[in-house]
Amino acid sequence: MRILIVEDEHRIAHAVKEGLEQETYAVDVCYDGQEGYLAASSEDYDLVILDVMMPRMDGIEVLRKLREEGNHTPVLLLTAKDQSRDIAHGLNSGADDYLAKPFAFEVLLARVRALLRRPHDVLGEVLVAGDLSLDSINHVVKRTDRNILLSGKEYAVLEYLLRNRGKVLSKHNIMAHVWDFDADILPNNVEVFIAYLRAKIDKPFAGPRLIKTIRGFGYKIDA
Amino acid sequence: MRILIVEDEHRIAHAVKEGLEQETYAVDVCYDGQEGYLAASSEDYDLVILDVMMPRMDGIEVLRKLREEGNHTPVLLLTAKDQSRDIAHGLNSGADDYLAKPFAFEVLLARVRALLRRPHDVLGEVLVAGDLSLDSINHVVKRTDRNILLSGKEYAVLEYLLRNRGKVLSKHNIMAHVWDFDADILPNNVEVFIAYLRAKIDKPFAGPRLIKTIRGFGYKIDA
DNA sequence: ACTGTTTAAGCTAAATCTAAGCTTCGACGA
DNA sequence: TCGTCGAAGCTTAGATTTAGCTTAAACAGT
Repeated sequence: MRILIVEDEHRIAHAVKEGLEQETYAVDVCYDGQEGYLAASSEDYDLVILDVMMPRMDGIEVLRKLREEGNHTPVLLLTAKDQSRDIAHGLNSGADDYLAKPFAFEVLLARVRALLRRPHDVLGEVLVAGDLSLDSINHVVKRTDRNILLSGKEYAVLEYLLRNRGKVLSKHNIMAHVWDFDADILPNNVEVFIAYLRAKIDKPFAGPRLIKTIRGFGYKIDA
Repeated sequence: MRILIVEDEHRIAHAVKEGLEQETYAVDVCYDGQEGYLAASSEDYDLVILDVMMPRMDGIEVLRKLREEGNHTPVLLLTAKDQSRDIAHGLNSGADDYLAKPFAFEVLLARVRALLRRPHDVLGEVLVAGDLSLDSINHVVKRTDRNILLSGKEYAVLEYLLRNRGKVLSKHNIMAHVWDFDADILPNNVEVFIAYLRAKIDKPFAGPRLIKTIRGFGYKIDA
């Protein structure tokens, strides 16, 4: 899951980036509205966190331009406390949720999770495919009730596959959503992680192989 | 845009109705699940806002029945705070989004807008000819509900035929559209792939042959 | 130095392409 | 109305190319 933060206060931007990366999200940061707008409209993010008060182009403006051009990426607005006018304005312009500053990281994280949860997802917080489950809050992966330890990237790839259960995802698509902007990655790297994942969640178990290869298109996970 | 609210707490139902009418939506209200189910299945709403806890028939039950009868109207669930089991249940039963009570009207409005704005083609662009279907998002090809595995080129040729359903396509036309510019291909190669496709989508099935040869002109697919 | 990530190379198996022989279609003359 | 013949299309087997898998080694961050 790839997230863009647009926030001019470096201290906040960094703290949030670090925290979200801890959670295995791929995070890019822009420090003003102009930059942020360009990044959001040219890359395919799963979520944009957007400050309202910013130099050059304010958050509402960025949001409005994105929505105008048909971009429906979920947007979480960060507003100054008690600026209820901003909030109303923002929600009217197509924001999906908002958060007043200052905020606790835990609260931000909860909102982020809620927004990344797509309607197609099975359970609120636990993604399931067959007898495999991934608890996206506690970062616990199990198959047939046996715990499985995954590294950060392994986890991120698996989560992305599960959030798009049933869909075929190309290597480039996976690269775009699991790695951040300045990662310069070969498609072969995705193959390697798929192999790691298979060694942990498929090979040791009796049931059907969950990660399927669709030659020429990519990979897919389903029950 | 026409919205149905199903909510047994009159106070909330009214407040939401007023608010949405302010926004120029047409709003109907039902005060229990039974009533709500009947209204939703007999009228053609653009969105249904559905409380989970209700007398006579709970929201999840209503939702499940609607989906069972093929009704895909977007549904926004209202759940009591922290009832994550309801949420999971609801999303499993086909809800498109949910909102925990209590909520700010602005937030509800944002969700409503998001659901009404949702592009409908997310449902997947599915090309159909007779009992054959090709889902171009999930790369799934089926005939009479049986899955069919195609290689990349086979898939590409079939997709091209289906996108031009009813038209006669010459071998040269197919070569030009399915193979890339510098591929140096003989018309015979198209014949070969047509044969592969027929072996997979026509021969094993009882129905009519879908891929027709128009001698001297090319090929055509139709129902 | 250890763990996790990335690159690189060799290997395997599947997809693609070619080419040759075979079948079918339909025009045309007997 | 046939039978014949050439052209168009079909089929098949093998040759070739390419995608994906595996493994190990290089590299990076802690």
